[in-house]
Amino acid sequence: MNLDDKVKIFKALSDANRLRILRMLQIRKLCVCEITEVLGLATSTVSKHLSILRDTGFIMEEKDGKWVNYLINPKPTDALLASMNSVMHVLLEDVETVRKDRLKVMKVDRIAICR
Amino acid sequence: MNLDDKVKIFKALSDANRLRILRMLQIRKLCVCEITEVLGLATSTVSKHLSILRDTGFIMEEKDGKWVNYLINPKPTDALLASMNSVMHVLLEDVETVRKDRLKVMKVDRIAICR
DNA sequence: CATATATTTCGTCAGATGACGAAATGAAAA
DNA sequence: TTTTCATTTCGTCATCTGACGAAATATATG
Repeated sequence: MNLDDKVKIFKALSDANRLRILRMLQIRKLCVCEITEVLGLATSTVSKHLSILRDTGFIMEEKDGKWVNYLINPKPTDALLASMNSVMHVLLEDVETVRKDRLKVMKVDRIAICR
Repeated sequence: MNLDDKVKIFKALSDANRLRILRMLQIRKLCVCEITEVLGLATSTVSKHLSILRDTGFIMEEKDGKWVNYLINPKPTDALLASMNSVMHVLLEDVETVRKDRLKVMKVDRIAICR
């Protein structure tokens, strides 16, 4: 594999909002509007972040009616991705913002939010 | 620790030249001119890369006469840094550019280069 | 089919990044 | 102390990034 492909993987993790998304998805699969609600960003911005995480192989998408669910990729092909998911788990545990996000994820309801 | 501090660590690794530097330093300590020679960049550019890696705690510097040697930080305080060094080891093994760099590092002689 | 809703794509903009050469700094040698 | 040489800092520039809103797309519902 190319060096630039490795760099791409680190670049995908070089953004606070993308790290927050990954930690949220480690709780459960979420649709775009739920993630948007928690992060407080424009939908288009969140969609872009998700495509970056998908293209690097961190997450996958699943169609669910009019929603698109995103979830952690259970079988990453690259060794870096595999180790990153567990690194993430340990590393972001004590981050205030991430803890709050996870509490919000518990309470978020897509039916109530997305209208 | 702050989320932005974690992001900083990933940002430090989000550059091909900085990854190459880290893998080179895993062989032995090197001065700026040796690194410059291998990467083929301007000295000022390499110096900037080294300061980013130093500020995030990946590497340290040691004065040695008119040279400044850089080396992998043997005692990283952050858990992310510690795990990254071993991740790096495994992950960049099969990258062509990195393999070539390491061969050059073996042959590089600061006395011959730096004048 | 027409409408409503969820998401993606596109165009734009401000700010960050990585490159360079020139000037400044600091330590060794003459 | 003057000169030399390794390195850092500074200023500039082209390109990348992440944000937004508007328009396009896709899918359920009336």
